[in-house]
Amino acid sequence: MLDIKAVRENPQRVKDAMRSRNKNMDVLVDEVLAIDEQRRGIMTASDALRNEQNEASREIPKLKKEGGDVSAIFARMSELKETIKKNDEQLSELEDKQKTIMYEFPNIPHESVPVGKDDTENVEVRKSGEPRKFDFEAKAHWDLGADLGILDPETAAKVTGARFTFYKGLGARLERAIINLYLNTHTANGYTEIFPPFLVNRASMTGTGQLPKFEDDAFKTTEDYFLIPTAEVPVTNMYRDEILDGKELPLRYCAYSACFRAEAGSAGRDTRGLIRQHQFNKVELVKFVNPENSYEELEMLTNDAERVLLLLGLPYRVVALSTGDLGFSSAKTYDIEVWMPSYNRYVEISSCSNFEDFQARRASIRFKNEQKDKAQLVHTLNGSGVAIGRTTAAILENYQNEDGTITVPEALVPYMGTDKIG
RNA sequence: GGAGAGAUACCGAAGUGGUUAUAACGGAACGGUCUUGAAAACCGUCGUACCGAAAGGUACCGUGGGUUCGAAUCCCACUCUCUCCGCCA
Repeated sequence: MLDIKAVRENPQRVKDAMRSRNKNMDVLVDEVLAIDEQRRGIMTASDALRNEQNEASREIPKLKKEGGDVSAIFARMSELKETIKKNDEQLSELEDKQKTIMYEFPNIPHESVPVGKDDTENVEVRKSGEPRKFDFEAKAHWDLGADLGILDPETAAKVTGARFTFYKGLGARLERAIINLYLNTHTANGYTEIFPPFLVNRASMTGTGQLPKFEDDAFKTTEDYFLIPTAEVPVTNMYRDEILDGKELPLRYCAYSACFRAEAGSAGRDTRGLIRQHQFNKVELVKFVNPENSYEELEMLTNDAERVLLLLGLPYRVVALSTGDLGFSSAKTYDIEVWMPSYNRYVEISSCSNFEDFQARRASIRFKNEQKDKAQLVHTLNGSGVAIGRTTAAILENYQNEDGTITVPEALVPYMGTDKIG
């Protein structure tokens, strides 16, 4: 959520920022400012009336003690009560309206974000490794998985539905091995491991920005709990409505979770294989940092995510998302893309973002250095460190041999108990 | 699922219809006095948000309603925590 004060001070800046995201929200900006002005006016009036009410209320017991006449004051109190009630109704209506609009605004892109209309204008920042040249006909991971008997989407379709997969034997083992390698790498690197709840309440989904705008993308239970689309949601919300000790910043967490996404609007895309599933595994990195150095922290976070791909020897590149491709809550995002032979291109395997105070304001996550200081909002960052299912797919494809077997990357051998699948 | 108890500031806790919730009292934390240094003792500071140029004002006692001229206090619903029973991994 944006700061209404910032919108008030410089509406043009907000309008321009929205335009750089290909969204014209000029009308909404003007509307919210009009509502804000009206709201503040009523608030001031209401406060004055309440003041009168409080003062009169203090007079009553005194008057009674002295045996004076309280009927006049009672009449005035009744009047005040009515007016205040009316004001409050109007006020909460305006507050709701204002909030609804404020929830519509995406974050303002950082000045370093390349301006562009969509993902075709993302900028490659760096590259690691070279795509492997095969001297035989390389297979896609879904074919490798089926031939090796380690991936079984057909049975999952019967048991659950489309976009789910059974992992079997060394396939299941590979998935688990990757999770362990990633968690061990990040914890050795200063991240505290979290195993979070996979279901969260509405307030948490709102805190990190999934709600109210993207409710269709989430799975929901009858209890109004939501299946988490990423561990970012429970981990970031650990500190919702909290004031942190500034001396403890930055806080760094890594968390494994299953992730659940309805994938609304992507019917027909990436229907084969592990790339786009309703349920997938991911190790997520989350940081709470001082606003002063959140952009240095973003660079470090991205490097920490890349680290595991280097360990696995997978070719990848890092791209800076352009303003037109930036996620709703993010001020700046680097995507890490792994080389996927079956797609003959790089495919997103991690997304590392600085949300600045956008999530912190929604979720009210603040810090102060000294007790007497005023609490200020932290900056939150997170990045996949990295997606597990897509890693499995990338390993199967990049490490396949002509005879259909898979060479297990060296870093995973201790976790796999074998150096070969098949 | 059943029965009971509870939710007040960083923690513990008093307050059960008005006239000090800028929340008593105790502790923690921070600053100071004293001390070679520390401890102890003593003195002081010590919630959040909104409106306002400021003075000042307002809101917040788990959450949401209600009763009342006036609610932390009375009533209703919900959430969470604890204890016991049942059930379950």
